[in-house]
Amino acid sequence: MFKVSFPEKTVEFEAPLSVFDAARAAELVTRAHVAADVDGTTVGMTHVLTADCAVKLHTTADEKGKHVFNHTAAHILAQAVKRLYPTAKLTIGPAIESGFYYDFDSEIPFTPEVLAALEGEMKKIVKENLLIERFELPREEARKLMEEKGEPYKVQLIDELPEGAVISFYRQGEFTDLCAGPHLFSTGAVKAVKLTQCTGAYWKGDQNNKMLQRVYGVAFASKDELKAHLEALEEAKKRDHNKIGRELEYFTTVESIGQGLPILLPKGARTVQILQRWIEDEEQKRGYLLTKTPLMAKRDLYRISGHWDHYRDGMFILGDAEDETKECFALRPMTCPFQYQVFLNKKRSYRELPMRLGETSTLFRNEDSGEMHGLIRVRQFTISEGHLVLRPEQLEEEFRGCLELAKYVLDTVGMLENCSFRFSQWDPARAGIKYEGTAEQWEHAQSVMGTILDNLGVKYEIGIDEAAFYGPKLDIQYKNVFGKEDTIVTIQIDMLLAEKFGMEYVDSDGQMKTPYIIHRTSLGCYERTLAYLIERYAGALPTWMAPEQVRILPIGDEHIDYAYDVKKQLAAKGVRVEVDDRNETIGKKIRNTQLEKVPYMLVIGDNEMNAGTVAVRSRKEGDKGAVAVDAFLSDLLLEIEEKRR
RNA sequence: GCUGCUAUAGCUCAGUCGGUAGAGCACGUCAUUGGUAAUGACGAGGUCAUCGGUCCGAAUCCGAUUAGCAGCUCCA
Repeated sequence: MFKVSFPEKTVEFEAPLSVFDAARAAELVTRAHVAADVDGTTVGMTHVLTADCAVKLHTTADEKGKHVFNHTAAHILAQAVKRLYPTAKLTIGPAIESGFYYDFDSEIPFTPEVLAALEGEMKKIVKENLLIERFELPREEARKLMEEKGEPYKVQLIDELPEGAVISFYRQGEFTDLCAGPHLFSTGAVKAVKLTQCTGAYWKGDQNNKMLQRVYGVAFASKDELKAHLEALEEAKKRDHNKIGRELEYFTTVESIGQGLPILLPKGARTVQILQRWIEDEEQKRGYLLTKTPLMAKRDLYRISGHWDHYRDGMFILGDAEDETKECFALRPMTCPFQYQVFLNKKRSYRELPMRLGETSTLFRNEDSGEMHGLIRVRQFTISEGHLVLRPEQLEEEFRGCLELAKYVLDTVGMLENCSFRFSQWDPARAGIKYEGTAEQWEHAQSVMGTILDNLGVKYEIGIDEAAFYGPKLDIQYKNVFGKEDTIVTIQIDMLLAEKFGMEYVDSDGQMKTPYIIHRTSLGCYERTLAYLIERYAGALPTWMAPEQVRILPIGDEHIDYAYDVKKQLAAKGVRVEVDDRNETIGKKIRNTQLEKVPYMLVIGDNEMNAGTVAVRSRKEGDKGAVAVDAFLSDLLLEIEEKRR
């Protein structure tokens, strides 16, 4: 006799039985249930219960159920591949947030035609509704089974399993795969599946290993869900900054200029300028000193900072890096060593600390050719850079100031809601290779940072081997409409570089001390931020940062003079305003203005209008009828001043 | 850098078996007008990404390069 407690009720059983049977006895199970947590461990519905336990059922509507569902879909894909291409070798195939993938080692490239064929075979497997059975084997037998099946990668995975690990397999029809599970009861539940793409992926994620073929797919319990998913994807594509940013003329690229070197067109340049002025002013209010430092330096500087050893591949080098008899320069990939020279300019007192240095800093990084993407990943970018030189006891206070500033600016531009925090730490295994400094220095910096983050109540994930070469980071991650994450802002603690550069201050006790340094950004890099703003607002930027805020549309020629008169009144107050005096119908002018996502249009010559008024159409609120020019202007200025979204 | 895909007018795309280039929108001119998501007529626009090869002949077939996309690896 044992008790199975579901959240809804507790049921007693005499003999062992499956989760499914237990749930059925409790009258809780439906067709949608695909998995369960038993005492916190996720299992399949066929898992046998033998003792007291707590059971929580999952459907495909929740994350864990969906995960199991997608994992089974990955197995169906693998089965289809083995049926159509028996020589392909299995590697791994997990469920991911957006669906699933499976990596194969195959001589035959998986072209779109091949994917279509695989999709067809998957549908057959679903229709066959094969039972999915779990079984376990001791290590030697497991190895033997996978060797017989001709799966060298699986053999390797078995060999790498730790001593005493349970080695489980899942079998569906003729197909058997090494897998921890859990899985669905049978293949029949995967009603709708689509293979979305095939790409390359390194075995075990290491670029020194063989490149495998990764097939991505999505799977759903119904065709309607698949349809809804594909439609949502289409909607996301309409927000893609790389498409609408070009269409709306924020930026462009030119073949002869090269990859990762976008041209900011007048609209893009204007918005960046607005953000930049705002950030520089905001930082000034918060006690930052503005600097302007060179974009390049001799290799000697990078030798001191460590960039020459740790970052040389990422730099554009001017001259022969190997020839020590000649001068060799490099464009700067980071601002740190330059801005430190401001501190080093003269002997410093503890009274001058914290010294907050800010710079709108253009950087150059020689990214690999496959990395560039729109405005998100470029080779030249301008960042709201800053370094704070501190006495050690000021670290927490100043760190908090940096975090508050970053949160304030991200909130103001409307991006904070899609942000998460990552505490990026070093990997001791790469000490001396990727990372400078001793284990003690790293442990110290990380524990200080961890304490600060906990004191500030920051909820973060830990990223191992994500640190900078000189210290741990708090990265603010932005999740875009496709679910992809990038770092938008970073705040880093550096206990190494000050010493390398011989930075010191005279403390109150008359002793020379080495300061701590915080590296930080406030709005991140302007190009990337602009990209995410375009995406976030689907190209319709809030009025305060819109490159064109008002467009005046005279209906007929006789209205043009008045239109320019109104423009003059608005422009005198700093409003970014244009007149569309083309010889076009008013309908066409309105349509163009809407397509270009200008926040306000003023139709001149409308019936309702009197002298001194304009017919206002707001992008957000639609037609507002005739409004006095003065009233419109003062409302607009208020909106811009308050940065209302 | 790696794997796969792509490149025709400013944009979205046609272009069949290899025979010297098409549409819509945008743009310009004229006419017209309070056409409130598209007033009409006319016009201009392309060394089919670049270079090379095959062929009597290449937008089309082959190769290389460049650029773009998705993913991997790397990163703000």
